[in-house]
Amino acid sequence: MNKNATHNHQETIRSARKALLNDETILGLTETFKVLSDPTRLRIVLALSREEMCVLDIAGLLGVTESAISHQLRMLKTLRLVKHRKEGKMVFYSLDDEHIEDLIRVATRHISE
Amino acid sequence: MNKNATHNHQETIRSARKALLNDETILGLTETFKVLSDPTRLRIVLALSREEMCVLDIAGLLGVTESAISHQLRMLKTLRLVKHRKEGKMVFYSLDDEHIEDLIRVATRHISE
DNA sequence: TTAATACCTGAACATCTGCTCAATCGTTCC
DNA sequence: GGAACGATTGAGCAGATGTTCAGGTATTAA
Repeated sequence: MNKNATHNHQETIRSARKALLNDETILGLTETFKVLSDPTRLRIVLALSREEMCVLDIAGLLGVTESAISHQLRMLKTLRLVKHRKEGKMVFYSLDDEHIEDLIRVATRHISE
Repeated sequence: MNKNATHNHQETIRSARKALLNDETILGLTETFKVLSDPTRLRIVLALSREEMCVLDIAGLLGVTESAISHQLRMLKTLRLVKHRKEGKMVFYSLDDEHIEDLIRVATRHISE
């Protein structure tokens, strides 16, 4: 018999299955966490939480090349976390998501437990 | 002159610097987000949110090999997200963090905006 | 027009990640 | 003891990731 007196595998699995989410939701969640899992991207989001900034300003602030910043901004833009506004030669980026800051706030509380 | 009538680079950078966090905090945050950015790990955390499970149960539930699960559980254990309890041949894992579920909850709200 | 500025892009690169596979360890049962 | 079972481990591999570099576009200034 593969039935255990103190643990029923089938019943445990059946119960745990209820806590799982559908694949689409899982992928959406992991995508959200992934975008914040890189120091450069997280710093960009934090920097933009106060006011809009142009690419060179962000690069100067974080000590990274314009190119690296531009690549990351494209990803943030694709995922609708930031929006941009053109003004002459400059492109100003700003946050386009109200929930992201909540997420960072909850995570900050978590690591300082 | 490199001063712009509508935008002062130096002042923008100085202001944004205040929104940044120290390197240690940044790394802690990105580490937290990274652990939740993989579908398998996120599913493991969700599965354990109801009750403790042994390795084979988790593997069976998620349709992944024991080995893959064991590798991920080691990472989750190192980061103190789960704890384990040995009972005979089996090792039962359970959540060891109250804040993680909050984080997932906030992120879920975010993607369903 | 030419030069300078601000930004974007694609390819190349090294590194990291998550999984598989095989071997191993610890425990229980015969 | 040996076999079966649950779990762990390390090496190896394919794919993803973040940056650099070289070149490009668009806009402004001279």
